[in-house]
Amino acid sequence: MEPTERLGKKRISESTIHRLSLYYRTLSMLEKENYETVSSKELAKREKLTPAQVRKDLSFFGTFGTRGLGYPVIELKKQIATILGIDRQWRVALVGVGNIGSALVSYKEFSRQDFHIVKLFDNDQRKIGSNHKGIVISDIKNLQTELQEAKIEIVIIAVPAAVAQYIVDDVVKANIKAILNFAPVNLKVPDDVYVRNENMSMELEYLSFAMVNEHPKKKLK
Amino acid sequence: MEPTERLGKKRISESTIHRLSLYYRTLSMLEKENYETVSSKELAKREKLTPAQVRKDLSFFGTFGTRGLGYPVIELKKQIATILGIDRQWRVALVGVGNIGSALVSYKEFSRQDFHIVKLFDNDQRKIGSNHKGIVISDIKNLQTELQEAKIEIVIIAVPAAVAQYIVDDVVKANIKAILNFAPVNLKVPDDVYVRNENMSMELEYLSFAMVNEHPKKKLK
DNA sequence: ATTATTTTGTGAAGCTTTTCACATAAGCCG
DNA sequence: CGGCTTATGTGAAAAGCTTCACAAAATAAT
Repeated sequence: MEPTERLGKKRISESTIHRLSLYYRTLSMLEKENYETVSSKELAKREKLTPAQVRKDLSFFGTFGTRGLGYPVIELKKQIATILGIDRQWRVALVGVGNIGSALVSYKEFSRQDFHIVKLFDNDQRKIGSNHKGIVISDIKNLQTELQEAKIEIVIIAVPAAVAQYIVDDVVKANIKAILNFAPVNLKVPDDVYVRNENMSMELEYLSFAMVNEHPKKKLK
Repeated sequence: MEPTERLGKKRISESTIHRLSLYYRTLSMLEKENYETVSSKELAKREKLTPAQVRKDLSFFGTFGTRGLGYPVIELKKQIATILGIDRQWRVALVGVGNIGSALVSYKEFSRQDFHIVKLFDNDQRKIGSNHKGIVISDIKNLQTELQEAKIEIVIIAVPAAVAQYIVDDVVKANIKAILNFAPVNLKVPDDVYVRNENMSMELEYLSFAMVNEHPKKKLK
């Protein structure tokens, strides 16, 4: 007896998830513009994709549209929020309140999507204890215990590359399963910890490459 | 008479270029650690890739290794710099000296790779004329002319989403062909202008998705 | 109520990227 | 120098992702 369909964890591509983020953003705009429904065509146009791509992406998660009509804006937005897990608050800590770090504390897109930075850590004695945008900066020495006490779920690393691995080791000990890393270094973590890297010079390098090589763009109809 | 091979502009995948950035970074570290040569195996291990991937990526651009030995660290680093176009200085301007903007001005990875931010622009009267990390902030009203006068080649957009398109229109008029955009909006530009988007909440959303769905990771041997 | 129109959802085709596997070349060692 | 080891470079296979194309479903129009 063969089960008709194993619904389990099929792997969804990274690109699909990233496009869901784009759809979410576009749907927020459409909502503000008082659209009630939107077609895959319109959604595609706004993010420079193809309608088929939009429909395929959504089809991995269910059927959300009405034939002949399109997708209901508010409802689809809600559904995508659920898929992405951003229909709830996430408790986030940030380590390293330097240039990048302090910019991130005030980064609107984070708070708008219910990523709440509730703890800050640094190793600089002049910063520790001071209040930064309403959050008192903690000593990195107490990282592990304070992450646990504050029930942090996601940690953002914004420290120099040279010390990032030491900090991550502590973060892992605090049983954190998700890390967003801004340090330009490849972090070693156990298999059950998710790490995503944010490397801002990569995109500049891509631009540089494209210009030097007059790199053709991907065709887009 | 058919030419044996058309060497022209075959499209290199975005992933390959991004990995070249990673190789470049790793090679810099290997250089510091006084390695003379490195195998595709070691290079792969350091960036969590496969050796075949490393060799294939490099093979698009030439043959850089020695069989039985590996790749010469310093030489390969130099070659990748040439491919990426980071063996020269790029003149960069940044528009929007807010949270993100000012963090980017001091971002070490940019300057280390010869992306030189030489102009800053803002529309805030309190900031205009003031000196920020050695650069006087210009009025955004003069964007077009000042970009041209300063011979800027790359513009970084770090302004609110609502005004990004207006600024980009001016940037395009100044004949700039490369834009790095931090505003969460899809910019419209002519076909010959390269735009890369940096969206920091996307990676947080990916983490959120992964946690909520216990998303399996891509297998890595 | 029938026909025309719109637009979804989705197998299948097509294309791209990654991985495999092996011939080939270089170094090393006795 | 000849055999052994290491590790590249690369066609070919495999896997993964995107686009096509069309049946199905819903609305609108007459």
